[in-house]
Amino acid sequence: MALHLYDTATREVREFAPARSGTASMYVCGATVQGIPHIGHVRGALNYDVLRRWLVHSGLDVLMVRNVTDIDDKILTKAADAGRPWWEWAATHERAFEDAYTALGCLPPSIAPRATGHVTQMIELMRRLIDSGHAYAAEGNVYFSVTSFPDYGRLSGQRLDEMQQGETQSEGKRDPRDFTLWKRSKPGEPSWPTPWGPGRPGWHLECSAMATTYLGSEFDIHGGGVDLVFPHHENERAQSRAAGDGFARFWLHNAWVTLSGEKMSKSLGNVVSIPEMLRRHRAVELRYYLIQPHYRSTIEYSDAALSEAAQGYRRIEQFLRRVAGSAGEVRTGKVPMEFAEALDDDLGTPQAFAVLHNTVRDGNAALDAGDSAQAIALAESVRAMTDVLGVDPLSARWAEHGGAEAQALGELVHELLAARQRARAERDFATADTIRDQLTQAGIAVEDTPSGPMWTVRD
RNA sequence: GGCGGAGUGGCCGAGUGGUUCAGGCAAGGGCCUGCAAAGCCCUGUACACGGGUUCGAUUCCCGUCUCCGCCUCCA
Repeated sequence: MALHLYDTATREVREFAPARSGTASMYVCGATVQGIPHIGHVRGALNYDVLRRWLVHSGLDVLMVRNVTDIDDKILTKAADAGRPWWEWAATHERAFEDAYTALGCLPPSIAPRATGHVTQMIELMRRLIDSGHAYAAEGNVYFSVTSFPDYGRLSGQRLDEMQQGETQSEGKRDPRDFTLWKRSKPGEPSWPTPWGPGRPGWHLECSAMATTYLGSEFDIHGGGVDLVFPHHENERAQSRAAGDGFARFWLHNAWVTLSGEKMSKSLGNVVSIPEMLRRHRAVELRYYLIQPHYRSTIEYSDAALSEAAQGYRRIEQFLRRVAGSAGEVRTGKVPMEFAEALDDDLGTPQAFAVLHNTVRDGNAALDAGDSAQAIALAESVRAMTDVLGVDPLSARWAEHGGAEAQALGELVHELLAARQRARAERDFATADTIRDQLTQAGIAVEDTPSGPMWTVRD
């Protein structure tokens, strides 16, 4: 089965056929860098990272753009409140997002363009829209005329005549539902010169400009959170198609992470920030937790659920360590057909994880039965799957090869375990158990295996 | 008011017109172990509610209830 994806525009799962064979182009709406990233922000990034890895695995050359919105009302007001330059505020939080993405194992995008660096392209797009009668300048603002584009509302299923208000700002608007392409700057605000006066980008324009700059007038996938369907993506689609670009062929939208049943958002204050999460949990376990449910299903966040997911991850990790420790080197093999079919079916990560766990179970059974060849084969398959999901425990990214401290710890534990083995050999189990208890007390779990004791640091 | 999503066994979380079914976590029994741990095997009550279609519905249709999201900045 070829890859199929759910397209919001058509509301159905369709076969994914890239515009240019052999390549896949995707544009993901990144962050408005006004604050610290929370768990909801990275969920989307993680979903698209898995998709991207799967596309690469499927043999496609993937171009991925993830933008940075570095100019917007909130950035200006928050920076002003903090008494800092707006550009410093944006840069600081852009780094916070970058750090979060990196910590969670997201592959870097092909490019992470900033809105402020693409004003030239925005002006060009506005000119095309004005020339074709889809946009108009008024009092230093530039608006898109929604009634000029009959298809407006198609993506989100909104009907123009059913729409309630539009944006609040409306100086010179011909129709309250028209949206802002370009905002006239107020005194003291940052601005860029345009033929219609100095101002700054409206929110939607940048994505159209940057997506087509890097990916061409038509590209394969446009992703973002469900809240972007309207108005953001609706408006992007309208302005780009009105300007004559084919724009996105597939619109993907990931669901929320909720807390106590409610959307996580800064205005509600129910935010679980990533830096905070990473202090309390291993990044790979957080990643595992966030990519396991289907990307279009809401995740109701809870510490308990995260801990359970972590247990599941450790089971996989433990299996690979067991094999690597007793049967020999584990390379990255091939993914099972059922795994591929699961991901091909609209990125069915839940089913993919089921295949992964079944393989782990079979691998453990093979190990118990002393069938090393089979155990290694299954472990290599497990590595292939975890690699696609970005959670390979043996990868350089996640393998825990500590520095000097870890090395010192290793030596100490090694000594204690050797002493314990000597005691066991003499059937002095009291001493052996005392040593094990001491280690357990210190947070180190000891497990005896046919090939000797194994130890892990538990939290 | 318009558009959309959801309600599954102790918990998380898939899926399907029927018979064997996700998967994980937790629980109980067993095997293994010096004892453990890990692992493996076995076990359990599910599909919000009320109708309808059907030989048969958790799955299709209608209705009801509850929850959530979007329509204003938001992943």
